[in-house]
Amino acid sequence: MGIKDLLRFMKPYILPIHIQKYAGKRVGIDAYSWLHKGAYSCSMELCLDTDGKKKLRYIDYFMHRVNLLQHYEIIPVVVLDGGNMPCKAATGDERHRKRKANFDAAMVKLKEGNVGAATELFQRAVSVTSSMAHQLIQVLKSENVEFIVAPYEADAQLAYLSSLELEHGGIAAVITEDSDLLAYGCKAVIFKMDRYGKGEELILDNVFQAVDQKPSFQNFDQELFTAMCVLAGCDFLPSVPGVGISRAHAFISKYQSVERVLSFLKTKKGKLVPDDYSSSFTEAVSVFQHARIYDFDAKKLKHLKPLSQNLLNLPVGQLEFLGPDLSPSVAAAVAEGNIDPITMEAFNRFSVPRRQLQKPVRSFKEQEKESSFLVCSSSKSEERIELKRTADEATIYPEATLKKAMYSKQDSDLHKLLSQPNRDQVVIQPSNPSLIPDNNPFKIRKTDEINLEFAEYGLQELAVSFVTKSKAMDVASSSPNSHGHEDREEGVTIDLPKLEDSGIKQDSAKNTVKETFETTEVDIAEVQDHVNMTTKRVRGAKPRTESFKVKTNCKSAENKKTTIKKKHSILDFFHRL
DNA sequence: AGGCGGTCTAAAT
DNA sequence: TAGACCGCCT
Repeated sequence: MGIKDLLRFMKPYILPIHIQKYAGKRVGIDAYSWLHKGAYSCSMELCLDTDGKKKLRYIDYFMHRVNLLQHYEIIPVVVLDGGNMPCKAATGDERHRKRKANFDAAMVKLKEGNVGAATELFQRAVSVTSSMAHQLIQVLKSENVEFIVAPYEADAQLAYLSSLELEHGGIAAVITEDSDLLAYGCKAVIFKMDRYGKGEELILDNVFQAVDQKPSFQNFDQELFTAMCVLAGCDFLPSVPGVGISRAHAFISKYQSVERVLSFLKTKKGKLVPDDYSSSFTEAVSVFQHARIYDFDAKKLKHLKPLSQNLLNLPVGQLEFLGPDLSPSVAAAVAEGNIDPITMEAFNRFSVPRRQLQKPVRSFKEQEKESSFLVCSSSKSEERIELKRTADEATIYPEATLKKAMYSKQDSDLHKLLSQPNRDQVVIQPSNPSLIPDNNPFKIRKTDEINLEFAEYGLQELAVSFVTKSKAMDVASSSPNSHGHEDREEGVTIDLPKLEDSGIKQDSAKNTVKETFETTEVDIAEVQDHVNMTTKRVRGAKPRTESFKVKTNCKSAENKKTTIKKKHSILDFFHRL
């Protein structure tokens, strides 16, 4: 995960601090790490999908830390992961198996009455799910905590916010565990923040400016630093054997240029360097520089750093590795947590009882603007629409029309979706399948088959991916082989179709298991009460007494993600431990 | 010296 | 599960 050995290497520049330092400032939070840690406090409940409050302890954990920041007058800006980067989608099965194995072992222990051993195993079986993310979003909304769902990597979004002036919604620092933030060029990063607010901080400018510090970065700029990170091995690209962070640093110091380092590598360790290393390397560096992020001012996707001329010269389709483009409306809906970034399904758990939903507090820039997507009416209608994609839509459009076609399709889908009385099951389909990668609200943190990944991505362009109506949050449970327990625990028996029967089946009536599952509606108020009880009320964050419904257990009818490579199944993305 | 593989252990309450 | 740590090997 992250850049191999980077933090150790940068140790001299990492200093202990207390977040108090950022009083009065906005600070970004990489939500994944707190969700993940929080999940340990209730791993069994999460695995068993127990009813009741204990399952929500990860929310407590999270909100406790949010409150801690607020206590120190810090404005937390929570950033959640959106879709997965195309090149990062690896290593599903192994994790599947391990997690399942742990789960099964835990169940055995549990039946034996050995709760201790069971919990230990459950802890190895938990993963952060989009359900958890969504639950968190509900609470953040109700607590008026600013948040944003990144279109892709939260890291990139955080780095972008870090680059903005504070007046434009920028943040002064980022709290995370992930060294990738440095590769993305994040100005100030706080690692290992504990429950009291103590952490370890690295300020990137100090690194470049330091004169007599041990690893010297005197002649480095951000690009060279990023290149060093990629050389050392990152999630997008493993390092050349024999090259670690120290040599990466040495090479960059010596040659002062990516090109020279690459050609040196090739001559020096010829056969150890994959043929496509140079191109993969360049792409990986580009991702760290130009990843697609959401611009809250423009309300659309843009690049972390403006594209260089080289990249601008590339055909549109060639930029997919930076994260496929999304129409502004879709991007906004994702960012505001109204649709699932993976499946593009509406996050409609709001049955909206009596009251109008509260708007989430956006960045102050956005406060006066309405979140149009939240304006949904309650309706008893059981009608569901499913947006379909016909085979011809899977063809690749000429570049000129591609974007437009995609946008208009996305937008009209979104419109339908949002105008439907009951948006519960609506799915936005990409007009071009390749434009919607396998997604997960949380990225896979470790990638073992990246080389393959790059190769396969090309194939994936042709892949057909579609999703039938299903709850995004429960997508994982549509796997016959994994997370079956989730279904079981909810008393839902779904005869899950095999995933490999790809083919474009759009017959929803046929392919969709009817809603025989229980649609347990959990009043968000329950969550709320819980949170209110366990967290301290903090300045400005007024608790909502409104109770809107959160449908947590609407079972997945079926989720299909048909790609050329089955390992790209969406299911893979729920296995990050 | 540095890469790399193996082992230990904390994570949350 | 992943980061930290250790010791061997290049």
